[in-house]
Amino acid sequence: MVKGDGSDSSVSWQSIRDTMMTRIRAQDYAPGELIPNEVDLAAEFGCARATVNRALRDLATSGFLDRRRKAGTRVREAPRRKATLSIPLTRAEVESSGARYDYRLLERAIETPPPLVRETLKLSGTERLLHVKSLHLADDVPHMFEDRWIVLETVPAIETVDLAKTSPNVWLVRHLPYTHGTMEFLAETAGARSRHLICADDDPVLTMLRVTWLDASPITFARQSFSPSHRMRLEL
Amino acid sequence: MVKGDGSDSSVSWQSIRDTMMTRIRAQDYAPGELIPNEVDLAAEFGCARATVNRALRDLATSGFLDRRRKAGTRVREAPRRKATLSIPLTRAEVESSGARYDYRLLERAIETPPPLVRETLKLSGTERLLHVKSLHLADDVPHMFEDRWIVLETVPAIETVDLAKTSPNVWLVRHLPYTHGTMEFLAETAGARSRHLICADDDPVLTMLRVTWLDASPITFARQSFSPSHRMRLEL
DNA sequence: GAGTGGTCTAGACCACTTG
DNA sequence: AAGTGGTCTAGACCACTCT
Repeated sequence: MVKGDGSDSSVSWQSIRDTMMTRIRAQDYAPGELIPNEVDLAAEFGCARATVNRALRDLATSGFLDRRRKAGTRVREAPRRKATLSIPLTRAEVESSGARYDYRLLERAIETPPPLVRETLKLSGTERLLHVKSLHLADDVPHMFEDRWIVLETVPAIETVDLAKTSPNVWLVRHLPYTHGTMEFLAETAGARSRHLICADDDPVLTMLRVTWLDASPITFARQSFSPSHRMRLEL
Repeated sequence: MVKGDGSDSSVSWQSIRDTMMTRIRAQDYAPGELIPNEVDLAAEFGCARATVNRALRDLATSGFLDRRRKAGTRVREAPRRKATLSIPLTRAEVESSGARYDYRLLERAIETPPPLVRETLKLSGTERLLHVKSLHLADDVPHMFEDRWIVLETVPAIETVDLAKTSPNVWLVRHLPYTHGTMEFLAETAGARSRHLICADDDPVLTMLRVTWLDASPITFARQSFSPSHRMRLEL
């Protein structure tokens, strides 16, 4: 059958996805049980198998279905839900809340890495690293303090960048996409950072550790500590 | 051309994706610039347009490309990277670290919600909520303290569940998938929770707030506080 | 061995957007 | 008006894995 042949018969993969999602929620298909195969569903919906495939693939990616060749498609008993954190570019994060963003370079030096950084980035210890401390503000109020190490062997070009104008993160995002990395959240006391964040030494602050790699080469280690009241929000 | 016709000519969408990714990284296609359209790329790779489409759609989903009808496909200047946090089922999280998981129900009561919960869940204040406090342990060491409110109007069935055996979260995941929700991370001082987490009152703890909904109906509000040394890890 | 999902093709129409 | 991506179809072969 051809679209536009007058029968107005085409079915969208989204509508199939939605229908199947409704059935899963209503437990028309019991958790853990097989659902009909693609050929049968295509017959039911009156569409091509590829269209059903697209819909079910989407639900599998979303974590509601488990698909295996020959074994068929099952409803996951405990949906593997994922939260996606669109990685905050600090400027966008601040401005989206309606505040004016400001960035200040506090320190810039080329040093050999301390043990924590050396081990995390799997360095020998003799490498030259660019060490940058900076403060990010929202409406002139301290928002986040960043302490970052950048491996010059991996990113030589950043040595000549004027980091008073461009924050290291912005420069890196634009010039050196990473291949993979990790992010960790933890709670710490502000300690020495209290001076920049304008809070008490023993205030709890949310800290985000980020490490990124370009294949096997370490790029950067960043410790970003947010002002005490800050919350990191994710949509589910 | 047909697969298996002896010419061994089929090209996978993954290989096209990888090739295009390499070109993006190498800046063969400059950031912000148009890349060739699907028809031209299909000709170059010697495959059907649908195959190119699948590859480029994947890169767009991953945040490296921006696609618009008529306007064409552009390389994103600042890749919109996403971190995915596979939502931790506490038991799996603990056991994946090799520790033995344990769960203890501390308190269970049916109450009217305090202001914070009422406002967050958009309740009138007269609803009956199930209020549950529990402790999750790893090798008998406190790992996470949870204070949770569950809206009985939305989830009446949970009133008769033996929550000493099944944690509220496990029950909810299995019986009532949510449609959407939010998650927030913040740093707090342990305060009264120190008794359960076995730490000092002023130790900083990482707290995760979770609110979930079934369409317009509020399901639950949970405040989970992790033991002081804990880090929440995400892969990039 | 056989059933199921994964993918590719060639062609077509459609939807959106820019010029 | 026209170019580009988005999607659907019908058919085919393949890869995986369960029995």
